[in-house]
Amino acid sequence: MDYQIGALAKRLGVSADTLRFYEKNGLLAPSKRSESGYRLYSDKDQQTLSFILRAKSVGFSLAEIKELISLDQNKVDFACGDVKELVDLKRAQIQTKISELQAFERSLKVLSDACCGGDESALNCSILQTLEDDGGLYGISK
Amino acid sequence: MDYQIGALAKRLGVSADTLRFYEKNGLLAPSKRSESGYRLYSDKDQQTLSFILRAKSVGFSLAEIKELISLDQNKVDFACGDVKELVDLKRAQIQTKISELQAFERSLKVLSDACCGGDESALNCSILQTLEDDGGLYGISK
DNA sequence: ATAAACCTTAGAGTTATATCCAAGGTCAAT
DNA sequence: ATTGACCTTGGATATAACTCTAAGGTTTAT
Repeated sequence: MDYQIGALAKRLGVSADTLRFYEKNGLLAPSKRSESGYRLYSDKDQQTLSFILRAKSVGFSLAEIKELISLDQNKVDFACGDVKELVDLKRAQIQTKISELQAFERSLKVLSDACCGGDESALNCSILQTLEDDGGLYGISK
Repeated sequence: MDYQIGALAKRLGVSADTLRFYEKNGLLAPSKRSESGYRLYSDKDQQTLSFILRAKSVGFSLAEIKELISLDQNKVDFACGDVKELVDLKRAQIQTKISELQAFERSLKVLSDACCGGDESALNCSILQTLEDDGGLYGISK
């Protein structure tokens, strides 16, 4: 039920130092301490950490993540309208990110689909040249 | 057709310093220089910059972005197979990010849909409490 | 022809996000 | 009761990604 810092770190692939850093910065405090002061993390703490790592991996800063977490933890201090407003703002940001990723992925797929995959130089991949004429990889958002 | 550093920076919402930094780090060199040495960026340079900014905003590091750009620019040096391999790897990473974002968004949508949006304390948002019981915001990936 | 608003380089400083280190306490196994 | 693997804190160090400063050159408008 409870993990020491090293165990939780290992489970989610971060370092113990990172967990101490998150605690110092208000993102994730262990729900308990042992008598001798060891940090003890619960399953819920682990879920919070997963949330932090997922959010981080898709480009949210720790400051943004902290805002969402404190919203969830300090609900008493917020009106429903405030919650809804912030949450909807984040949702819009996420939708934008998803669209950007999809455009990104489509452009890479064209490249991959067209690429023969063999030993010859990529210079002669005709589609690569087509993309070039059309602004290369980067002209997707035109 | 060509922009000075300040003009391009302004168009895409970054600083001139950032563009010099990207040049120094091999991400984006202006395609020309004026007689007096001023950087002159083309439309294609602008598209490359858009690409960089989009990739950055969805969590790719400058090192990763540089790798994709140099793939596009130094095609001569790569075999088709190499191109396909790297591109498919990036595509898989993008798919993962998209899934994470979608899970993230779904969890926020539940919260938002259920939240009355009025003045009363969010503490009494029943769905918030339900989410709590189920591991809060973070239990989505269970 | 001079002021304002650009631009140049080289290098120092800043912020976010960790990561490492030193000196020491705790715990389980021998 | 001691070894080895944990853990504690506080503070220094590291890395990515900018951001700023100093000293000066260029361009455009008045």
